[in-house]
Amino acid sequence: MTATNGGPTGTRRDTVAAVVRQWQAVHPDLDTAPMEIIGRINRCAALLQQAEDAPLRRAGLSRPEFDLLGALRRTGHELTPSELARETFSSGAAVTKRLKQLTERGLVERRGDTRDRRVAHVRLTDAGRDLVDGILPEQLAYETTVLSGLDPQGQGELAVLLGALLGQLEGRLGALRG
Amino acid sequence: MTATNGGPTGTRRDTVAAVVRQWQAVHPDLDTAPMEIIGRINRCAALLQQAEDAPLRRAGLSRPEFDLLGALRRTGHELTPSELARETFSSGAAVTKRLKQLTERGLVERRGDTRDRRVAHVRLTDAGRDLVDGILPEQLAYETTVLSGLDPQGQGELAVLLGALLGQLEGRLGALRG
DNA sequence: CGCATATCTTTCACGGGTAAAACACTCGCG
DNA sequence: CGCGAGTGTTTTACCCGTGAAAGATATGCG
Repeated sequence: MTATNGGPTGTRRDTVAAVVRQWQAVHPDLDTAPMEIIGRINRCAALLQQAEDAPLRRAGLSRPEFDLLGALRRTGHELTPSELARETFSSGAAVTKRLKQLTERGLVERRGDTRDRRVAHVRLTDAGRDLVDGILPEQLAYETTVLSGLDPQGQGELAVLLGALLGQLEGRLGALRG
Repeated sequence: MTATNGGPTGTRRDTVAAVVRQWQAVHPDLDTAPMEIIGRINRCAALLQQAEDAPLRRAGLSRPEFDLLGALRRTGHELTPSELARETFSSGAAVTKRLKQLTERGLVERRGDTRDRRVAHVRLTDAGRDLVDGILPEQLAYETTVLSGLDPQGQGELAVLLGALLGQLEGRLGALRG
């Protein structure tokens, strides 16, 4: 039928396309369009996380840990555990566990609030800051090469479209709780 | 500076854009472009999975379970556990666990291979097939509404770009093991 | 034939995430 | 003051995924 690979600048076949074709063969009546977006986002996320985290693993960090450190680094000030949970989009319990480990490794420090002794304030140690600053350039360089299969114009368009979708999702998902 | 919300057809601000701006303030020298794609893919995947799986949960299925059943349904024939692992992009151990539960619930059946007694063949029961066929239309309809914040043309472009990216990733990631 | 090697699947030990309960503390009000 | 409601954080119990080892065949080669 088709050559194994499309053309010269080659739109390679992706597995989601194959899956969608299978579904259409079984249920020709269904509109499978959403799969082509959601399925691909999920699959890209899975593949990227496997590949993309290589520089992090070399530094002995998981992505969630790096996200936590990164939140502290990029905001530039102390954050409470709840703020970190919001910022990294994860549960409070997860933040507690990560903080314990990162504290043991000397990457973050905590201090209690003087006024309200329920709350803690977390900040990067110098070692933590240096680690983030050391990893980030590598991480970005690596991500750049991972994305390099897509031409720059395509990357720009993709970023814009994803931004639009994400903006809508973030705006609406609280409302759509059902 | 900007009004809180861009324009009439409204490109809402997304959180990744805010994060990227923070990073640029701290490290103006870094090329943060990859974040605008990878960060958004990850965030979209997280939000979509939270929201998107609502119809599945009503049926008492997790997404990985549905993926497994779906693989059996869309291929239309029996699959071995290893084939299911490849097909659902997960480990063999995970497949074993899911099969145990799905078997107990009467959604799949297994039979041994007559020639090679190491291998098992898994197929949907009638109940499993009916369940998948019942859920899928709801799931697709729900996904359609979740994506509806993006206009149809944007959705088409997004699907194409993601397909191109995914094709490249799938083609290259085995090679890029470093 | 008989043993080493390879392959398919399951089991095990463990890490990491979550929801819900427990804890620790603040604050307002009688 | 002291108690009840509210909030920030941690603990607990549990689920699920993974990698590595184990278990159960198959297969090839001396």
